[in-house]
Amino acid sequence: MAVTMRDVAREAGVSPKTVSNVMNGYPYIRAETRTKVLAAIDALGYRMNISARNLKSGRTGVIGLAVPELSNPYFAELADAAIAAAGEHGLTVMIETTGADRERELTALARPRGHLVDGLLYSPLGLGPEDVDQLHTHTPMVLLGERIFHGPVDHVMIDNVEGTKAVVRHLLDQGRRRIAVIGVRPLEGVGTAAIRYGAYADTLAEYGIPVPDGLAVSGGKWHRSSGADAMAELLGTGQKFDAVFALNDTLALGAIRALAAHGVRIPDDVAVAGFDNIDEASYSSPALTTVDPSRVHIARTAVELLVQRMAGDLSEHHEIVAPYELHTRESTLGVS
Amino acid sequence: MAVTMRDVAREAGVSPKTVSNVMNGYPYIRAETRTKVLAAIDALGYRMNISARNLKSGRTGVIGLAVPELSNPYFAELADAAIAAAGEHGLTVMIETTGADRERELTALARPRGHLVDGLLYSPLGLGPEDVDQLHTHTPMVLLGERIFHGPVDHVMIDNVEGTKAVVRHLLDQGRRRIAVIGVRPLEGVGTAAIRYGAYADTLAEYGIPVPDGLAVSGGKWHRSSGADAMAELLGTGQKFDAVFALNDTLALGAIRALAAHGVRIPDDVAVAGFDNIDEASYSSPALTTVDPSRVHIARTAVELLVQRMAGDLSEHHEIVAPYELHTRESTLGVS
DNA sequence: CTGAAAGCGCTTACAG
DNA sequence: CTGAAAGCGCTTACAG
Repeated sequence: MAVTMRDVAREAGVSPKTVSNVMNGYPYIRAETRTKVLAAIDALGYRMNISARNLKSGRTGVIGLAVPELSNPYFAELADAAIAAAGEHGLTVMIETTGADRERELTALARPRGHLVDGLLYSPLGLGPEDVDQLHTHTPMVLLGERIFHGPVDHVMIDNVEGTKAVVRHLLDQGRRRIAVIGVRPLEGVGTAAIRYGAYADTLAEYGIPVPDGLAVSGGKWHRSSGADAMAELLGTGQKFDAVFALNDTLALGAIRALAAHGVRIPDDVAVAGFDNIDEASYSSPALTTVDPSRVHIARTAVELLVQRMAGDLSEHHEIVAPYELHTRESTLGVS
Repeated sequence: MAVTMRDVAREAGVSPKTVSNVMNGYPYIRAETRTKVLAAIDALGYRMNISARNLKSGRTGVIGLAVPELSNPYFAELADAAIAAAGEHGLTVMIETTGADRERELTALARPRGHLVDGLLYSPLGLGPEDVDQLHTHTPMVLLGERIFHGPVDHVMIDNVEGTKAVVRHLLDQGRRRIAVIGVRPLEGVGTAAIRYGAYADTLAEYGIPVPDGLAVSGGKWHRSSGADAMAELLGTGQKFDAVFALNDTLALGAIRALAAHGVRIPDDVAVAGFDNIDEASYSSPALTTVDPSRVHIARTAVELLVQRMAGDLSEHHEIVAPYELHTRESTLGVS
């Protein structure tokens, strides 16, 4: 069978405890002893059994990351950032996708991998305020995304409100007045869609502009295809509009596609802006004006918070809002 | 502390073994006993400790997926497909990113998560033929991607050669004759880049066309940015070309961006084609002609192969080539 | 169909 | 700085 710590101990002429000390970087070991143990580990090709360690210590060195889907570039890029940040703390990330489905999100919460993860980075999309009680998990957790819950949980939040206001103001400052919105979810009182839409409406109010009728279109799962469909639907209504604020980048990219297919010039006829600043936004034609919620910052902060929470170093719960950055590009400015 | 099987057994008035039987779906249990146990599990909020089970049984129900990076949509979409396929077998996927770095790829191989995964879906990019011996892992493994190794390993391969030939023939059939290639890796004798480039050259030969000089440009990490840079470099040389075959879609998308920035019309002046058929390829402007290596098929097949291999049901090693599909779109056809 | 015993490979106190 | 003992929570044979 597999080589065990006992085998290594025998080979090195020490006790298993000493091997364990070496493996775990316990500092007070004679250099000579360490060398002997390391040589034995190498000679035998020993690899520690993480399950055994976990069973005894209660820790695995693995944290979970629950996101809707990786096909959404925002979450894929967030996952890469989380993996990098976790690596700096010697942690491995186990990704779970929930499909933005409430049931699957609750499952991810209820059964954090059968004690297989020490903590959870949790990015729900389908949960509502009625689920707030479920958030009282035994496993340490940091919530990513929106402030839809006000329970005792650590949060790292996107600055949806200010980010949205910045991009809508930009549109208004470019002289746009009839700004359509795609991706709304009229049935959801909370959540990303509602927050961004609310901030959009507030910004119009700031400028003394009423929210235009018939220019808010829902957009399914916020994929490129839903963005294209939503835009086709909007164009089909014959409504006039001179700008589109898409609630995320993939929607915006789909919308750009549909606008181009209808011969609408961007930004001359219609300006388009999104939210997320996925890599693709810099390379589309036209390049997309969007809000960068700084996913790297979010990932780092969330991992650090989780590490502290797991260590029990945190007394109260933290709510951190990540800084946003507006990137203005051709889709609202024209090719310079 | 946490609720254990023993607690459940006591609550239900049975032995731990019986609880274990229920948890693992052992069929021969009296319905009444099962009900009692289930009720106790529910009442106590019991969740099995996977580490303990793993320690005893040697299995975790987790398989690893090692890919270069999730920021590359091809791998993100592949990961989603692998997660879905694994779920159908009751398996969880643990993703590891290696950054296409040989060292990190070897690490992923050498230490499959400290016995934490039962098997590995392995998609290396930095490894060369000199590393073939490392592939003799103890952990069951299925190789994804290229046939750069001929060792005794299970493979699920992209049909690089036929896929490439199909797209290059398409370009030639459109009357293109000076077809540039971006993303080559002149220093690598094997690997995806070499295989696709070789197939490109072979296809030209089929048509009796010599490989044009100075039209092969390397493309770093195959990101959008490297595609844009490579294209800018090519345009800077003043070389004439009427088509570009980018070795993957993100390169192609970056190249399209650079071409547009230089006022080159696509496909009128230059046709562009890629490889991967990421979702984005359908929504770019122009939409991108590309080869679909059928990642869903690859993921399903690989997971099935791995499941059989883990079960010990496989005697010899399998090499499976996934079917490809050519999607012709505006970037080579013009807007219809 | 269900139970009692042993042990998977580590780490945790506790000594020394 | 290092060792001997106990035990984490399961499952694996083995009975019955």
